[in-house]
This record gives sequence, structure tokens and C-alpha cells, in this order.
Amino acid sequence: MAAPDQPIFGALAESLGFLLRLAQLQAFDEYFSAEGSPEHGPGEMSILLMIDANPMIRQGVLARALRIKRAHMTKIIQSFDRAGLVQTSVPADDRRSLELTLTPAGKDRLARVWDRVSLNELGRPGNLTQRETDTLKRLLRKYLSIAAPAEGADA
Amino acid sequence: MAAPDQPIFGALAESLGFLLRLAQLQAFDEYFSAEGSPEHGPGEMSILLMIDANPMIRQGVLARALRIKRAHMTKIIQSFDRAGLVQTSVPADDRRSLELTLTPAGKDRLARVWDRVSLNELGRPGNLTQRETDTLKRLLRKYLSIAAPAEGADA
DNA sequence: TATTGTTATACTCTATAACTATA
DNA sequence: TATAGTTATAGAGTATAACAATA
Repeated sequence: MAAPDQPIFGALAESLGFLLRLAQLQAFDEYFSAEGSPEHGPGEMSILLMIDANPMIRQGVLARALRIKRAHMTKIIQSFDRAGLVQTSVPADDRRSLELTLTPAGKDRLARVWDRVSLNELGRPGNLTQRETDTLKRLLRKYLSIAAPAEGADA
Repeated sequence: MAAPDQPIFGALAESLGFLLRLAQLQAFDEYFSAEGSPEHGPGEMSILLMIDANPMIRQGVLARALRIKRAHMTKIIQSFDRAGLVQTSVPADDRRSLELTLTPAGKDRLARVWDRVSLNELGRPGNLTQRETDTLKRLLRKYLSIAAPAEGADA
């Protein structure tokens, strides 16, 4: 049983968790392939996208939705705030909370980075046909209990 | 446009990369939910599983297959070696390389941890039916260019 | 009492480059 | 020259606990 250069994946190939792990790594390899070092990593990108889609979102809601720990979220939001990308406000009905909204500069930054990223990604969904890609996304949304995007929504 | 507790995912819901990212986070949440702190994280688990399925696998082949950087792989393998979980050997045909094989202790460790993990995972594939789960895994394997496991293979 | 955000700490993982020994 | 593994370093991400303000 000499080791081939293409190893056998064995139990990994039947494990949803590990398939998702490997697929995610491959996706982000392809994602940021062209660019050297992108301005924002996947975590920060997802935060900007969520604030854009949900103005005045509360920091805790955001953290739960993206499965980012509150302590980590604080540091990221503070850096966004220092960079002038987000505007924060304290809601009157709960003065412990923080509401987050993108500034015009934040929207610009997002548009610029996301445009580059989404073009990369949409260009090549691995080895899948368009139909398979759609099915894959649909099943992932169902797995995550995430609603399908609106008709005609931008990717 | 007040922020609801269930935010809108917007562009994220159409991005394969971000769906994979969120799904992976959810999968490992469910994975290691019952246990407090598992003995091995996802990265280390995947390495043990791959060595188990590919005795005498070379360290570099392993690193490429799992998309783990060589420098990081070195540290993990060294810790496995110190813990007596893997046995290393230098192949005659290329004395730069390292061949890795699980020791009996390594196999025991893997069996014990994996059994707990795979039971957790197989118990609940999110909100998907069995058929949807199978389709999802099949599409992920195709996306990754990974061969389907052998018939009747253990999960 | 519980929750929101914060601070601090530690650990894992990643990214990079330089080094060695082999090829 | 190129490759396999190593070493060292820095940074990103994560996990945890304790704390202040507020509910």
C-alpha cells in the first residue's frame, strides 16, 4: 500500500463536516487567487455584506448570524469604525446595544472589494455545471435555514 | 428598516464561498456540541483520518490534499510523533521525504474520537432529508474532484 | 439575574521567508 | 536548480472568562 500522489479520502469523503471544510478552503483559494492579499478576509467581508443588507443591525445579532464570537466582533467593528467604514449608534430602547450601519465610505469599500471577489467566484464554480451549482447553493441554504435571495437579486 | 433578529443574508445567500463557510461553521458546531473540548480539532482529525486511509503517505502529499501548509503540517506531525500516534520513516528512493503511518495507539485514538464525532454528525444533517444529504455530499465531492467512497464503506 | 458589549489572555491556524539536505 | 521538510516570525481567527452598564 504505497502512498499515491492522489490519496484516498476514505471516511472524509463521507463526512459532511469535512467535505464542507475542504470545499470552503478550495472556494476561498479560488476566490482570492488572482489578487495577492485582499483588503478584507472572508470574515470581515461577510460582516460588511451583512451590515449593508441590514442597516441598523445590532452587533449581537450580527455576531450570532455569522457565528463570530462577540469578543472578536467587537475588535472588528472597532477597526471598521476607526477606518470610517461603519457608523454606530445606541438605540433608545436598549442602551446596552450598538446599531451598525455602513458609511458611504463603507459602501464604496464593499462595492469595490465585492465586485472583484464575486467576479472571481462566479467565473468558476469548480467542476460543477450551472444546474449543479444552483442545487448545491439551494441545499446549503436549506441546511443553514437561510432564505433564498430575492428574484433577480445580484449575486 | 429596523434590524430583525433574523437578518437578511442578501448577497451572502448567493455566494457559494460564503454559504460553504457558514455551513462549515454550523457543521462543526453540531459536531463538537455535546463534548466540551474535543481532543483534536477538525484539522488534526482530518490528518489522522487521512493517514489511516493511506498508510505510508508522504507528508507533502498529505499537506496538499488537506490544504494545510507544509510548515504547519510539520508542527502537527511532530506533536503526533511525540504523542506516539504516528510512526515516521524515510523512503529509500527519496531521503528528503517522510512517510507517515498510524501506530496502534494512533489507531486507537482515532477510533475513539471519530466514533464520537461521526455519531454526532450522522445523527443530524441539519434540516435535510437523507436524500438531500446524499446529494449535497455528492456535489461537494464533485466540486472537490474527490472520488466517492467504496460501496458499503463506513461513514 | 440575565444580557450587551468590552477587555484581556491564550491557543490554533495561516502566511511567509530563509534554511538544510537531498534530488 | 528544484523539492521535502524544517525553523522562525508575524498575523488572523477563535475560545474563554471576567467586568461594567443596562435590562
